[in-house]
Amino acid sequence: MPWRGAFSISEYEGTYRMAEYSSLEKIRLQKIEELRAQGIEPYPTRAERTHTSLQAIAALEAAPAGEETEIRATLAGRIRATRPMGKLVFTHIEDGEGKIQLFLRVNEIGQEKIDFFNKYYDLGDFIQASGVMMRTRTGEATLQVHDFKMLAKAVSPLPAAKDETLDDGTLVRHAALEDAEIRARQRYADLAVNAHIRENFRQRAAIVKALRSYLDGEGFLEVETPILQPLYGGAAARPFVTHHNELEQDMYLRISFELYLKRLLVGNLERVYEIGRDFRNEGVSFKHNPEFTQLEFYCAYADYLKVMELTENMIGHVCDTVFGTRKFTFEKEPGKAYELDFSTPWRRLEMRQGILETSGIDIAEYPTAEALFKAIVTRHPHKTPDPHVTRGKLIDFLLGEFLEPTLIQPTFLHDYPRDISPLAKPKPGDPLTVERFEGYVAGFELCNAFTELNDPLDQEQRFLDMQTDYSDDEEEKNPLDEDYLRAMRYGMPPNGGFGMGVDRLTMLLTNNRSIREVLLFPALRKEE
RNA sequence: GGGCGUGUAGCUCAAUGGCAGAGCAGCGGCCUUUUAAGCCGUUUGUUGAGAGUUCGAGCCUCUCCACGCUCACCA
Repeated sequence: MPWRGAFSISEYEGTYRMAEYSSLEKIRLQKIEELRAQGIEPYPTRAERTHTSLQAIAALEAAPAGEETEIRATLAGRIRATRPMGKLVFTHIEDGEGKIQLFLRVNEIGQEKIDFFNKYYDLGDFIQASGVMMRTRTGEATLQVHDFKMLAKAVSPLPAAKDETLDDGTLVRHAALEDAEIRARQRYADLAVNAHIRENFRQRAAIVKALRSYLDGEGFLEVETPILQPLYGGAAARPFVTHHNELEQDMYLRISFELYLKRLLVGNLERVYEIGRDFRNEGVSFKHNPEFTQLEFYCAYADYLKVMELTENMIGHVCDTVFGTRKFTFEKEPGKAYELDFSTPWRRLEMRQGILETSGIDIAEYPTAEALFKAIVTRHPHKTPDPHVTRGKLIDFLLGEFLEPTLIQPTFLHDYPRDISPLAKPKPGDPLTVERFEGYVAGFELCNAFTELNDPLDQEQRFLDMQTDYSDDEEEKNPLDEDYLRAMRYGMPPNGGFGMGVDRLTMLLTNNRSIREVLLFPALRKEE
């Protein structure tokens, strides 16, 4: 907000650096000043509440007929609608659980208080009201107010206006806050006004809790590893760089947890997991945010087949405990909804087979990048991949172009090319392929897992190969982590590892097609 | 980063290149069971910013800003 000079009210003049106030805000500031002039503090320090909105309604419903007037309650919440009628006022307040109607009546509180309410209370203000529970003529559970108090005056009007409930119970939103930018930038206003958004985030919290409870139940230890790292690794992504002044060295925000968690397996912690933030300095899109929540776990003496079972059971557990069902509707595009079924077992599909079925190309017949490239351009002349990439990248291209869009129901796509999987263990008898799978749902990648490479000499060679393979591609070049190799030389048990974007899982289960909808404060350019 | 699109009152949206508008919110009044309460009256604008074309620009052109979609990127 540009500074445009102080608001003229004497109370504030010269005292604060004032934003530019709208005419609506100036009126509310005037009300604040008038309240203070009357000795009424518009921001009192303490509040009281005996019932939440739901508790008050439940108490009324539980009361035997004729004893309703015994139910005294003090409620607190934000004013969302007012209907003043001269000698009566109906108003709805909203608290953390829902809405409840307040009824101010001249017979109980007198005209003076009615007028005072109408003059000084606005939509958005926090109010405390006490009285007795009653039912209106239409049967709505309502608090008949005997006394009320301002808890916090809102200077700025909330962006949304009103809801209408039709006879059939449908909620129609009028002048609702829909602007995507305002909703994301001012999430506080979005949450205050859009109850269904609050529900999204409650569900997200429940999902994370259910993931934890499943892994805890399976004997996994939750750990925390460094976010600020001297080297980054475990994924192919550009990192954020920062600098430590005293140590006089650059530090990186982690792009994955993998290399630290596997060090713990060397230390005989057999089952570990971490839920936390990864940072990738890359493009922002409806499914990418520069920081996102990742779950990784590593399980000693397991292979990727065991990890598949853990995965489908873990997600099944989340579905059951949070939603009570394994069937979900996901609207990937407007008007294009999928019915997803997370029942176990998920479909297993070998990548070679999947690519053959969807593109007509059997990658096993083309063991070199040159041969595979030729096969692709011959069969699909209108779809041309970059000719200078590795065989693994070409397979990735086929996967993205042809196979991925067909993977709607939960599917484990398994057995990946070795050269795009430098931390995965080769399949016995097939040196070009590693034991890796990705979980696909609704046509996009949900998770990634493999039988972890635990041969320190092979690992060292893979790192060196990466350095040369991508020598002309700085962005792909991961630093060689000598300490990780040192750890592995002490001996790492065979193990299966797993990583999943928690934001993406939340998107799927809450039917949100944009990652912004499941992040409270998604990354945005700074405002002017 | 490329392409396409959007930006008008606090909110949701109108306006052939010709006086910037409506509903809600706000303000004043009436109203003792309302729930988008209603009725009467009424206020609010740097049309994202800047430049240009034109007698005249919300509208056309250019630059910039923000956001959305999409492509690239994301093993």
